[in-house]
Amino acid sequence: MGLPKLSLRRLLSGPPEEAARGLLGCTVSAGGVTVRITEVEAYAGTRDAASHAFRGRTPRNAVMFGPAGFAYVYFTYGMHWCMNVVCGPDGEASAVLLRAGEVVRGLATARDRRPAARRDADLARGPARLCAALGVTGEHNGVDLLAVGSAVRLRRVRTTARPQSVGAQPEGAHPVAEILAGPRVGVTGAHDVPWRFWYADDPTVSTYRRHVPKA
DNA sequence: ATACCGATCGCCT
DNA sequence: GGCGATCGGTATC
Repeated sequence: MGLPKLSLRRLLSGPPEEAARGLLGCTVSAGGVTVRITEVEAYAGTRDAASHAFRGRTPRNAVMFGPAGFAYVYFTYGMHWCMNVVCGPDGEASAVLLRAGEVVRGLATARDRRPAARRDADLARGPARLCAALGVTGEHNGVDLLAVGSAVRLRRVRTTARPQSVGAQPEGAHPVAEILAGPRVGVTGAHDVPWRFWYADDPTVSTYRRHVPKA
């Protein structure tokens, strides 16, 4: 277990796929709810056709071009909010989409915000559901996720060196879980790029849907 | 026109 | 219970 050798800000400032792997197991807290991240996707800024930043800077994607550790929150399909963690060096618009997580605190609040969820594992299973469970909306776009006192906070969590019995876990720690990688959800091209990362055998990981262009 | 999606419903095991 | 189709609001370029 032990503390991270690298600060979270430093980790996030690196390549998006490394930042993405490092974000698994971290927690995001907002609105009285904490979620342990179990699934993410990396987006490589202006050189990635699937990225919102692919066609350059616009008012919507502006925070992606800033330093790592800030929240890029966007509205889609006329009703959903989704949240990315900006990564890479300042000026490079890469980001990691938070696709799913496990609610580890504020269960009652998360259930209130997500009345359609039939199981607790569904509360934050999917990028828009995760934001709904946390109460994250456009007003949180651009917040510093690593600053004390931010409305949305990202934290690293201690991990044990290897799986042990649940009773032996230090409080708040999780065993190191196996990470799998595959193509991103809803992304047309780049199926050769395995930039979706998730914990194996985790019930809170969202179901894969391949992009379906309309006929 | 299309989008880094979710809820629901139909059909299938 | 799992999988595929369908519709739902609107910002964006």
